[in-house]
Amino acid sequence: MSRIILHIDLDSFYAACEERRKPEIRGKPVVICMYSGRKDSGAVATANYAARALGIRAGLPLRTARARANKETVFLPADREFYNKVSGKIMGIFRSYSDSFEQRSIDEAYLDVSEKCKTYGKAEALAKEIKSEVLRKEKLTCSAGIGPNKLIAKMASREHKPDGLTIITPRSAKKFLTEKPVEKLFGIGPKTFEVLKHYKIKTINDLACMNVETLQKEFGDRKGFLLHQHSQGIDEGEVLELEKQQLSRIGTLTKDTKNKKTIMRKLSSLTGDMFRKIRKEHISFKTVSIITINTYLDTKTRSKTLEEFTKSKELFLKEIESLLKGFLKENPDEILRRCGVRVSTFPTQKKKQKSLTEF
DNA sequence: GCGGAGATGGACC
DNA sequence: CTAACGGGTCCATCTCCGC
Repeated sequence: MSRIILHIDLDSFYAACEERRKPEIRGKPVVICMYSGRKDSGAVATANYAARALGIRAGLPLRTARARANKETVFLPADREFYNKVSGKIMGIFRSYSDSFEQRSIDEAYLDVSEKCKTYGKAEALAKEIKSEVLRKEKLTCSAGIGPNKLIAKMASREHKPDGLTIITPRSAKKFLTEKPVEKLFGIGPKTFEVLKHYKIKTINDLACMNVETLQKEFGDRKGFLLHQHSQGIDEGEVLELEKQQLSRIGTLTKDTKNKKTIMRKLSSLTGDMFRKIRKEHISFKTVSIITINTYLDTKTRSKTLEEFTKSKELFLKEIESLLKGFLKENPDEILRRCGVRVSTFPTQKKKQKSLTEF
């Protein structure tokens, strides 16, 4: 059955939240920052369009962002708790308009509106209605894409930003994709792009012309298969509400170190923050992990799955202390820059069924 | 061979 | 243009091990 999927993305969400509650910064370049606690260190989480005009984009080191800023530019620390609240309200609006709903991140979601709309014309009208409700109730703009599946809807929503609305019908889907550079295909990051370069693949059409076997040899069965499908504009992925799989907190150490006490202090404070969330959401868990990132930015993890589900912070701290001890024993020369804690394996999680890849 | 557990890496926002 | 650089999550894959 042919579907109609809507993807909606809130425009420079963090920055827009701040502009909404701080009238005095409206119209200025606004840069939302993640500070690491070290001098001169940190990165841009979101920049509004005025800041992007100065060449300041998400992911940029703060040093660089500051160098590009003008006198007007406002730098603010990210307040994720606040953005989460705003996001929750907007996701509620999205959900109320859909047959099925899938939140992908704090600022984007898929809506399956096949039943509700039946035609692309009605879906377009619905998207306009949702956009205007979000603007009226939450004073924020968003960009929407409509297509026959999640991939096309997602890429459509990126097409016109901010405050855009792009409709790609099934018959225009191929044309919409083919001429685009292959790295614009959702799911292709730097590593995959690097490999595709060796095959002289430049456009999505080039990728569509490769045979599945080659892609599967290069990227593995599943990823190769998906690359092949996606390059043809095919995506059978359903719009489904996802259960949370894991919860983590990571932070940067004030100084690079391999001192157990220093690392444990940081892990304890991250644990405190994580447990505020765990308690608020009544989460119990079975697996506990520590995450370490050394000065070369290599990540290593250590985890342990307990016998029973638990909610106990005391037990958690005991377990991560023993994980850390073991890790430092095995890696006596690792100097850490960042570290973190994680819980996973929640009660409702069912084993994954994989039904695909017959062919 | 199948699963869970544990570890790693890619991708995205 | 690169490299540098935050925090959070999901997913695939590989290895090991017990059944």
